[in-house]
Amino acid sequence: MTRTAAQISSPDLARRLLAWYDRHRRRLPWRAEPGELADPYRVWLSEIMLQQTTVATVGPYFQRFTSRWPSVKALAAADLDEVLTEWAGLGYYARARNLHRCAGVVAMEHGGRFPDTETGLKTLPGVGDYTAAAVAAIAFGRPATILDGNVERVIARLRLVTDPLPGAKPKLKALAAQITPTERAGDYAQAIMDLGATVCTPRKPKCLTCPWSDACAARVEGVAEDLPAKTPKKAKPTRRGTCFFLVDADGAILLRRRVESGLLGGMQEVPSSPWIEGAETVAVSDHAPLSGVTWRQLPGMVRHTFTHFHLELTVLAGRVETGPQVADARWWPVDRLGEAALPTVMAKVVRHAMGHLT
DNA sequence: TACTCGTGGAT
DNA sequence: TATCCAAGAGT
Repeated sequence: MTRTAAQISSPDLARRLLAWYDRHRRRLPWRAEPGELADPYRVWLSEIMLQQTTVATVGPYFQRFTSRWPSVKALAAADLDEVLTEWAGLGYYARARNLHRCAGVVAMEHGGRFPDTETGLKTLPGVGDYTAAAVAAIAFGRPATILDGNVERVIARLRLVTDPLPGAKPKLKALAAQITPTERAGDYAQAIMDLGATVCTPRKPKCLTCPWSDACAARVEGVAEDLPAKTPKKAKPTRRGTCFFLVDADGAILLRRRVESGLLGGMQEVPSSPWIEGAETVAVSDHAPLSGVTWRQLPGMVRHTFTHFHLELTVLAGRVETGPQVADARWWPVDRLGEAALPTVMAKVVRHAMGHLT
């Protein structure tokens, strides 16, 4: 005899999940009270920050952003460099650049109000399929179908979708749409993500407490933990480069603004050579920000891993009397580095260098 | 479609 | 230590 998952209607699945959510709902800074709609600005801001980023990491950033810029108009009036400074450490810096652009569009072209439909939201910079659906549902009550990593996992298991991601996305979205209710759309969207985050987890799913357990085809087959399938990832190559840590007589450090596109775009860096795969050493004279400086190689190196490559940075240190003008660069007092848009890899370089200079 | 684009925590 | 993963978007 073959065991099969129980046939449960879509409305019943949605009802069960909402009942589960009412009992287990987490209180998060950007969430409204049950059944109510949240402030679109806060929903949008949180969704951008939460892209590929954990709730725990986002928390303090969200608090600082909303405290400093309480509305989309306030954010639109800020300088990009201020936004990048507040975003420093959160990663994926194109999100911050698009966030600022998007605030400008909403303020200037929409009178400070976010579009209230999925298609309208999707026209905004940095707002893709997922975020448009999430804001439409959570801020405006639209019955949009969200498809994030959590939903992909929940639906792949519930419906036993064994096709690998990302190719399986259209099928998963269609299956998810069959269950999406028209009522309490925002609560449902957050409920299904919470289910994936706390019950239908990547490893060791807690099927015994899952409101969809009896309907889950993967659980019946004993393969829940193996889904969703994913296409294998490429191995990360290693790139190497050299950073030039320059200090003047007042203890100020030379930082340079990176070009406003690509990796760490618009962020500050300790002046560095290009990062090259397979490179061993870099000729100092080719990339030093200033000539006539005696460079001393610091012991050890700074290691950092990005999404698609490992990085090994050699750090050279030098001193000058009074900080001279250097193109595209600024002298930063050490006690004011908090005002610099320093990505984590460069914060590591500064820490490494300071540790060897004292 | 496949690649680029950060970071920190869990395993 | 190595790998995976987290409320993805842009090109």
